[in-house]
Amino acid sequence: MYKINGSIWIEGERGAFIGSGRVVLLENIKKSGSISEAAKSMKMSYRQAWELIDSMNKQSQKPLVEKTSGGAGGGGTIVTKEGERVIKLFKELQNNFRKFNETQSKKLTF
Amino acid sequence: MYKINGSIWIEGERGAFIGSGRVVLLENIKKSGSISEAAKSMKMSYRQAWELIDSMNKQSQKPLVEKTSGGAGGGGTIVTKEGERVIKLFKELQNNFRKFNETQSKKLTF
DNA sequence: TTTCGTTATGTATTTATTTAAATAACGCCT
DNA sequence: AGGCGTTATTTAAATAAATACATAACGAAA
Repeated sequence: MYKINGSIWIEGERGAFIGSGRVVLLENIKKSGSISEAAKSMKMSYRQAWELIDSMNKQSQKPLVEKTSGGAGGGGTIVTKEGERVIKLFKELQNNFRKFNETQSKKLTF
Repeated sequence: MYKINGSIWIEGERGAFIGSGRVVLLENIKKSGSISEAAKSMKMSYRQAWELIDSMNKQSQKPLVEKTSGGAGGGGTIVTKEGERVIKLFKELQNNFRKFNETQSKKLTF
């Protein structure tokens, strides 16, 4: 039996802006309050997590996260209101895509 | 300005079955009559082309291509009726996906 | 001023993926 | 029988991508 699968993302001029991996990262940052903790929980290298966040923030009009270094606890990272909005928006897109795939799958004649 | 992009494919039990790259390969085989010529025209290695074809044929009930080695001209590969049908089916899916993306893009509020 | 855990960044290492090269089998044709 | 160009397959090489490691900056708190 066959099924349709796919992936979807939002692009800016400089390539990928928001995709499923980036949204999971944002959600883990929201939970943990830090990039390093989020990366660890996803078994992603800190560097990659940092680069994804950097890519998103540079392409967005308003920053999706705000980072502080130094201070009590060493600093941390929070997801902004705009970040929350983008997470929600992408999840809706993803859900629509899932429905699209289900509909299309029914048309398959094998 | 942002836009939605994505990729879509048909999966079997053993992973990818048909996707855009595989369809282009099938079309080039149809044009040229050989895997090696098709690979060359796409700047793809023969090995990769062969593996993609092998993967498709193994997953399909009916073969999508038929290959002969030896003989006049060394042999060759032709796309079967089933192969043609799959090409057409995937292109329709891809077109629907393009329309989906256009619709969803209009909903983006950035 | 020292400590702490985080962000930030460069460099090296490792891992994964892709391509290249070499070789054999095939079967029609001259 | 020998030549030809294709399919088929193994092994080596090259390229790309991800990870690991090392180090510095930061700033509140003890």
